[in-house]
Amino acid sequence: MTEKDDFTLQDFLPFLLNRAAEESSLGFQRHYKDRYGMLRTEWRVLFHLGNYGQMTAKEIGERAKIHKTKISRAVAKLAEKRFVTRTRDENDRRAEHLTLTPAGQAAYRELREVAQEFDARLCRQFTTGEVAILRYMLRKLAGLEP
Amino acid sequence: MTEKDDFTLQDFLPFLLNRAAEESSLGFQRHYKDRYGMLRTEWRVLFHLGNYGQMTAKEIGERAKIHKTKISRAVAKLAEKRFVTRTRDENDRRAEHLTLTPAGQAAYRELREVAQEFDARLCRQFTTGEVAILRYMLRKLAGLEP
DNA sequence: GGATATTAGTTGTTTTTGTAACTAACAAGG
DNA sequence: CCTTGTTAGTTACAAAAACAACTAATATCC
Repeated sequence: MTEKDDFTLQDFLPFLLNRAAEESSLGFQRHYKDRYGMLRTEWRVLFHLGNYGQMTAKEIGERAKIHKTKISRAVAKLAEKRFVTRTRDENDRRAEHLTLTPAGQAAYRELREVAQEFDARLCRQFTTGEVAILRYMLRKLAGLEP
Repeated sequence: MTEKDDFTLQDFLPFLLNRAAEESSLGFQRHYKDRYGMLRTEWRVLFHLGNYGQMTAKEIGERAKIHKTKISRAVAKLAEKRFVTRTRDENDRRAEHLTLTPAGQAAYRELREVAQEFDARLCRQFTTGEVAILRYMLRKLAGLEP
């Protein structure tokens, strides 16, 4: 009963997760927003292509759990910015392979650098063990492959 | 160098946090959405009022770090649903005190019950120690008072 | 006391998102 | 083949969020 009564919003995991996510995203946002005029999904797609090389929209969506309409729009924007090129698959002409242009690769490299530094700074306030636990738990909560 | 090269999106804390937040919110959303036709901010405001009693919009915003326009609209909806009543502060007639009506309190109690169960279910997949660490870290990342 | 700045909360407008319906290409069964 | 079903990706429309400008009340300081 007492246990029930001091269950506050601040204890509620979905709330905490949302607040922490929002707070941490905000700091990083300006890097891709101000510098490249990108939206969050755009940067995520860019990051995937930079990291894994050629991919289809579908593959990116599966890996990062992003809805296909968001990806479609992000890819359109990235293509507009000449950061990605699209080539139809010859065997299955519905699918298209996405690749980074040199400009896209340059943006990717810079943003990854910044992201890495940003991530490190976030982690610096905790111990290595804590960070490992956090990542493990978040991956599980997010329903991502380990 | 090798360390740099396998820094993937799945390692990036802001990404992980966002995905985990989205995933966990989704599961809870239908409870307040389907049952009470509420939006996320509405449920958060309801929860604050249920938990702390009378509050002003400003206080809620500060405590939960929600922008005032979102709160304003959420309060309007909640008032429409006859879940909260607003009374002007006599000393400072700009501010208004928000309180739950009996109907609002009933909704609050039910949703808190569900939330608590939901939270417990999320935690069940981890050890008590892990959960404690997670909450501590999230609070810190979210910039909330401990 | 009166001009100026602040504060609580609201409203209007623009961006982003979510959802559903769509096109085009492929697959499978008869 | 040719109907039916599925898949990759796009588009259109509705819901929600972000941002800026606003009103009304109060505080400040000369």
